[in-house]
Amino acid sequence: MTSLKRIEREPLWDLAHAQLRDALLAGRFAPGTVLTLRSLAETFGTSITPVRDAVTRLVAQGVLQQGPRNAAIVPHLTRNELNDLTVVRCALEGRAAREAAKKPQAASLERLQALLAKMQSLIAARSLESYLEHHRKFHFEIYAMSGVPILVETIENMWLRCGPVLSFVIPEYVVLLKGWDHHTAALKAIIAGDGEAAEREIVADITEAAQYLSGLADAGGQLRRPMPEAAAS
Amino acid sequence: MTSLKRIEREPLWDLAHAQLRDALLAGRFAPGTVLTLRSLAETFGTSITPVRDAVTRLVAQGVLQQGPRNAAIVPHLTRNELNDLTVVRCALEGRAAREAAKKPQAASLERLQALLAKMQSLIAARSLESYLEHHRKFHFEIYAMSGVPILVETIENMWLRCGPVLSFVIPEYVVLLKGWDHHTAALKAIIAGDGEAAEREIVADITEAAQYLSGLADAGGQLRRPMPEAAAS
DNA sequence: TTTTGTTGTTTGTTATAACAAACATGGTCG
DNA sequence: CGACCATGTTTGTTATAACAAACAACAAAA
Repeated sequence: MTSLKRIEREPLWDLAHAQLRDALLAGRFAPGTVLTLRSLAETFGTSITPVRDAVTRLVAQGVLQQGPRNAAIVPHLTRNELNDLTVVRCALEGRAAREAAKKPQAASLERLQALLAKMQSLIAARSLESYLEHHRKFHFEIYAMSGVPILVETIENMWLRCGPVLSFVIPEYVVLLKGWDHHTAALKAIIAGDGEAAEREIVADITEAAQYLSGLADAGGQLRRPMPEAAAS
Repeated sequence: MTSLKRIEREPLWDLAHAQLRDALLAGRFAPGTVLTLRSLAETFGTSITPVRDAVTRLVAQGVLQQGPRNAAIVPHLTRNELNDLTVVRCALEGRAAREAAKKPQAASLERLQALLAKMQSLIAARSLESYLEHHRKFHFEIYAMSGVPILVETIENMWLRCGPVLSFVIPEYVVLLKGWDHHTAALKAIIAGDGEAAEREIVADITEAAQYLSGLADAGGQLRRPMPEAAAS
């Protein structure tokens, strides 16, 4: 007989939370959308109780804003808020990269090399969605190497707050602006044990991406998804 | 007739959340305590639904840990976790102090001066509880001056995670170790617009407090409240 | 004495119903 | 035509009950 696996039933609110989280990170909800408990419950096929738990959790994490009447809305990100997030991200992720360079681990470095190669091939293939996925893994592989779980957790929170606009980057940005890749340089610095350089490269990477996104803001400061081709009506 | 005030009914889960939050910050829950929904509901005089919301929110913020069977427990803080928190706090609060020094505001500076005076009188009076309250206000007055709400919010989260051990400091520590007060120096640096110095002083303040708390750890690395007088059995 | 099975209790999870506030709708009166 | 009010609908909030998994206590068997 095959070895039996552990039986575990995850709670419904956990599944709902994970689905909402991923949808936010993938940018599947337009900023400003109000998420009503009953409609979400219907799409999930559950009662409103588990979705209420999931939404409460997301609001507590700052991923969803609570609008009037405590309704959960997908946050509009303004240019100012993006700048604020960039300040925090630079402080946290720069520090994580510096710590990672102090204690490099062979297994992680190998994974980073592999991810880097994969990312470059995905850039060539203009496969943006898959690129973003691997890009995320690359960054967090570094942060995990810092060995500071609370730091990683907090950084994850910041990424979730950027979630709705993370998918606003277009393939051309990835190809064009990154003439000299900060990812490659950061990894090289970590291998060399140079914490200062690693921090500098990560900060530069974050800052440049933020500057690109900042350029997408309209007159009111709201960040908007760029039109893929010709302008709409 | 006097001017009537706006009527607003805050949700029960909000009140429960605030009460639990304050109790955690004041150290009124011993680390390791399991908070059961029904017992909390009984003490609050409500059903378990609002309590569940409040606890869910606290767990999502990382203030409460979720133990086996998703029970909410007041986290034990180990020396390692305290060190991790210190790393994050230095990165965030140091940055906030630096930003604050870049844009000092007269009103805030006045409040800081007043808080500093009050703190010194409270030290002389050995009034620890009140001192901690003003100490908290002093720090967050600085961080608010940075003008980066997300930064303040994240710092607040870190303080909440330290909550259960924040009250472990004893009056003697406040009096003894702070021969030259980092708070005074930090405020002076901010007034002078010297961001580097402000960051340095805040980081030193955090680090020294963490070192003191780290000394309270037992052989297992668990932080414990020091006995006020003679040692217990 | 140790182990195993049973039973009762505790506790988080989920569904459901009742409630109140806010919003939208439409009709009436000026 | 426009302002105002009544009404129905939507939606978050709260209480309650039923459920299942985990734990504790105790009894029975090896």
